[in-house]
Amino acid sequence: MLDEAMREFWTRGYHATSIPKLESAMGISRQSIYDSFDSKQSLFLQVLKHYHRNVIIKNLASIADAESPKQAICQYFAARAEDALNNGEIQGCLVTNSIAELAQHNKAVCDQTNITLQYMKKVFQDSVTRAKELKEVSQNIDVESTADLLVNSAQGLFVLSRMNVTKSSVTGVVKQIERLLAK
Amino acid sequence: MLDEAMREFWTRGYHATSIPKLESAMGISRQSIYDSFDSKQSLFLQVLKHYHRNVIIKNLASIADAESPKQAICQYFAARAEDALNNGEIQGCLVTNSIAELAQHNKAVCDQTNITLQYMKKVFQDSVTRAKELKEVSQNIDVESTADLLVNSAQGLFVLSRMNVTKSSVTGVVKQIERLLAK
DNA sequence: TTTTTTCTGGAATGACCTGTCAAATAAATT
DNA sequence: AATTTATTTGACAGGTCATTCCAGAAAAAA
Repeated sequence: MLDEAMREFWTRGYHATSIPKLESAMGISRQSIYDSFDSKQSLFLQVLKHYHRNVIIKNLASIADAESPKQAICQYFAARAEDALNNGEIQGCLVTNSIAELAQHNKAVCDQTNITLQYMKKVFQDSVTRAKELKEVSQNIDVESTADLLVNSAQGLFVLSRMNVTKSSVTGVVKQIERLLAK
Repeated sequence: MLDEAMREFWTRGYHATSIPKLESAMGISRQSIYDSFDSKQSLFLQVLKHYHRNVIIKNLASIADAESPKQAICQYFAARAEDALNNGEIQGCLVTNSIAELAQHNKAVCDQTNITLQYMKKVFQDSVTRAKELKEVSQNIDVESTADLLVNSAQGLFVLSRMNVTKSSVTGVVKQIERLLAK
């Protein structure tokens, strides 16, 4: 049920998603929404947490326990580039969209999205550290700033995913990330 | 006058900016807004063009005619990182925000923001080409994908600018961009 | 000064918004 | 079967939304 609400907010954004739209998407009545989630804002925050648990963590899972962390990072970005080109599915990232639309004027959204970004950074940081130990990347690489760039690049891809992006431009991004992680 | 409308849409986004707010921001009456700009949507599109001409082009100007294109690119990102930390001013980028909020469901916005992204790519592409000619960067560098990554990184920074970002995380991004352009 | 244009404030429109009722219906439990 | 518990329904409140119309004030042009 949260899943259906998530899809609505994800495609349309917070302001453009009305309660009536949520009713039909979630398949329950308006009253039930308010009984279960208190308010639109509160529902949205629960959706953000749901997204973190079910999309963010799931997409990053392969990185955490990968034999080759470097390869796993590259595959993660290749997968995000692939997502960006699949016009059928929902585009981009709910967290990215929410930061752009709401974070500046909504502390609760800012705090929750911050949790997601810090989680992403930690995953990248850990895996770059392991890649360094495994000598998959240069020994001179700076782990933290590399993780910062990877988080940043992911956000960039999520933005570009929201428009008619060409295959060459997203694969270009992936190519340069691979170069950044080269030995 | 477009400038004041731009600031409103820039901070709050399209949906959260109402006509009454635009009235007081622009200092003209509702009727004059409709006389001059037809509709909110039409005003917004003109604001997007205004933003392109007055913010995007201005910020990229130093890159186009720089003695050292590599240094100019690095300075551009350092400046954007600086912007991200200045809490006083408007945060992020109107184009980035508009892509996240509207591009997927609004063709006119998609087209206009696409113009901006392509312009950015061209500027980066030209300057990386010049940097290569001047031997400021590796001769093996792939110009187009590098330009893609730079556009992407800028979008990422514009997203992160919308929240309480730490100094270390944005300087980390800049540091890695510098590394990407190293010889 | 007169005419024309431009702008203003206010009211009205119709649609949509979030959120709240109390009554009706359905499910589940006893 | 009877009773309790969920859920839905539809109406309603109080706002705000974008947009239009209009009469009058102000400014500009003649």
